[in-house]
Amino acid sequence: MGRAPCCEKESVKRGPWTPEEDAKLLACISQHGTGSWRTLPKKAGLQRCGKSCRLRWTNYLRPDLKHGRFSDHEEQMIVKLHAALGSRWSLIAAQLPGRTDNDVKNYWNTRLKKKLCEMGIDPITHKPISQLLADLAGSISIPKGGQIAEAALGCFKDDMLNVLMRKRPDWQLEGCVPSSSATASGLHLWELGMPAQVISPPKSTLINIYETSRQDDVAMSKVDSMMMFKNQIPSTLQSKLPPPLPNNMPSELLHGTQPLMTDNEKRTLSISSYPYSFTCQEEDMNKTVMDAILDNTSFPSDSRPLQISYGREASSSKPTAWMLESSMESLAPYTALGLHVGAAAPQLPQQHQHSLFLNFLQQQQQEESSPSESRNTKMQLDSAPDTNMAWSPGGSGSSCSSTSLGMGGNEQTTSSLDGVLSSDALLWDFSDLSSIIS
DNA sequence: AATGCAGACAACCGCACTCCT
DNA sequence: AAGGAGTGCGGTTGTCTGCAT
Repeated sequence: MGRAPCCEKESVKRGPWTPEEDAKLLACISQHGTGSWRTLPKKAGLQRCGKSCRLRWTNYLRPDLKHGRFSDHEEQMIVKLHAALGSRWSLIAAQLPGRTDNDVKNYWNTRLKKKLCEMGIDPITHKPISQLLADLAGSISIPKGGQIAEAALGCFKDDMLNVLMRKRPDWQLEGCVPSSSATASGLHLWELGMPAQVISPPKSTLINIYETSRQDDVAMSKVDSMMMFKNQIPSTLQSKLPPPLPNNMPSELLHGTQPLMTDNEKRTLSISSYPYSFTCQEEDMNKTVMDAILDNTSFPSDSRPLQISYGREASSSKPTAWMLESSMESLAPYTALGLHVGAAAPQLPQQHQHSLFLNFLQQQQQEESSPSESRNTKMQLDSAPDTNMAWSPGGSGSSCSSTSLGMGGNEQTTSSLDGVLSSDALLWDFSDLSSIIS
């Protein structure tokens, strides 16, 4: 059995409170306190629901409440706290003595939101609208990107979604080189020997991306977009992708802790059975380790141990290689597909990327079929046996390339995405997804 | 003076979580 | 353990008021 209902809805009064009702409520609370809202209306002689009494008390009658207009200081506090907390009105109000969450919410909705818009600041992201416009236009590599950004920043959500949902034509791969018209059609997934699929995420996903970009920041939306993109890779193809990095990585590489190293000290890490190879030259020590890795990424024709030379920058407190595991683990599916992710890093020639992945798949196919079979690059991946096509780290035939990984920063941040990606650390740039196949 | 409109804010609604029986 | 009320919270609606036409 549950509790008895707090009131009978049909018999309670609703709407604005009269001074008489306020007086009754105040008298009752001063006599009995606020312990039981359920029984309070009866005690006070009010035809009100207990919930209504509670709201009236907490939002209006409490003696410690301020009722005047918000001061400039309070206004600034609300803006700053909203930027940090979002619409967590109760948390914001807790920092403003005498103000309730309802007060803050109303003041935000009626005054501050409008004021920020007039100042050219997006009230949701708290970023300059011009910056959002540029970010959005540059980061979404789909047709009419400018229109999308314009629509988004003009708060024309439906317009944006309509543009996003515009149907894009499918296209056929010709030796893994898409036609230029296909390139212009947006995000594509490389699949060898079968019609490439144009990524067309569900509307709910697009709404999520849109909301994320509006409410959190543009970078996070890129991360979400990339995760969405990952989910579009067919399971048959995912099974052929490289495994995560092994667990025996140094903690400073895995977790971003400051390495216990002296300035400019250099260490080398070797991990067997992983088909990537990285080397870092001595002269690169003035760079971050990740930059150095990117500059010196090599693409072995056969499987080699993973070699990472890493160090700490002199006179720098930044962690230097903290993002390595997450970035490699997360990017492997895309890089194995020949996708370039990121903007800052040097690019491997496209033909090299494609041929390496092609070679890998060819060799995998060879292993499972008879040696005499043709090395046809056309593979029907959906019909290929998954188990035999799985990536085999360190296998004699493994040959795959990691493409350039663009890293936008080195500061360690926390991420809500299971720590996989950091909005500050990874700058996904979808424009490169289309440029790679152009 | 009557009407329409917009701004401000109080109040309500509905959901999620907690607590009680 | 389960069901239902209590509570907290964010979003939305309703009402009042002042101003313009």
